[in-house]
Amino acid sequence: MTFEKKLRNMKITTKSRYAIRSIFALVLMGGDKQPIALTQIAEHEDISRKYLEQIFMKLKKSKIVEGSRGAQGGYMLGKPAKSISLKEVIYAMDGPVKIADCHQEETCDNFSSCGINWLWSGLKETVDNYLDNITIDDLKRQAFGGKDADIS
Amino acid sequence: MTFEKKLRNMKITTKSRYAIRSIFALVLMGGDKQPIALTQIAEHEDISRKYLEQIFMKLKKSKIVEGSRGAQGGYMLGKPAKSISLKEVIYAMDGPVKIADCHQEETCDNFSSCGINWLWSGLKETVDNYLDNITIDDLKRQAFGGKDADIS
DNA sequence: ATAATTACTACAAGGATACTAGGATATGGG
DNA sequence: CCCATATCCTAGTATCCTTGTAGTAATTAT
Ligand code: FES
Ligand code: FES
Repeated sequence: MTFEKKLRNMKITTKSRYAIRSIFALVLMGGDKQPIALTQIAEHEDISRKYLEQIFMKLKKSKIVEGSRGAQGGYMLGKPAKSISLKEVIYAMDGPVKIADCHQEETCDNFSSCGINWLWSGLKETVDNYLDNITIDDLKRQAFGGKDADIS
Repeated sequence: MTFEKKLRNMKITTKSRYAIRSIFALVLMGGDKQPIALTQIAEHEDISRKYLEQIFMKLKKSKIVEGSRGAQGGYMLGKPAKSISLKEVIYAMDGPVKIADCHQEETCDNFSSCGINWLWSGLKETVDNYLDNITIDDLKRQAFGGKDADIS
């Protein structure tokens, strides 16, 4: 009955979740057309602005967003929402999903004698597949009840 | 190129992996029929015996194994290998797979206004499904090239 | 008895996460 | 040209979880 302990098993990092939420918010605010300031997103999503800065710096490095400095500046999408997958965002934040250190020959010396590494490879593939097949655009569509919300 | 950083994103804990490897080893050593001492498993799998003790205490609490004390004692399976799923073992070690703190109404105050929690629920379901459909018996069969290794 | 082996509890080192802080740099509007 | 507004960049830090280690008690086959 007591699972209040904050487990870290199989968890997506807060950074990754913040990133996804923030990009989602960015898009809803029109960030696919014009730059939006981080302060707005931070307030809307109730996330520390300073922390968001770091997150968006990483997103920028991965070309997921573009930053424009100075007054009236902010961030906007660096590519169409349709071509930004969750996997890509998570990769930008924390690198590839790991699952276990030891399903690759290089990182585990027990690899050859271990009969169960296929297990972790399989799980990783399952997770990667899930994350690869959902895009920011999907989030948007889901939010609007499946209807295409593009008002051009 | 540099992903040597030990990320914890989406990772299965070492404890869970040890548990699965150890049960697997236990079965291969005949632990479905007679008790096997932890020292043997610890040596075979190169895992700290003291750490294994704690792991098997948890497994015992979940009825996955039974312990018999004293000389010639050890641990043996508490139920058929066919009915021990990976999910169950992981649950015994670290509780339920979490993925994110915030896909339940109770644990996130942003829940109602958050449009993407279905994401984490979906991922959790995917992972749970994977882990629920693999049993210790499956590991055994895989190790023996798909053949049924039961020699009754 | 005694050696073997589990049962139980406490504690410690290390590392990653989730931030906070402070400044440098650039830019549009007045 | 100023200045408010923003991004850009680098350090530092508290906290928590993981991954063990250690010691001791209880139990049992021989
Ligand atoms: S590959 Fe590392 S223990 Fe299985
Ligand atoms: S449910 Fe917690 S932020 Fe989405």
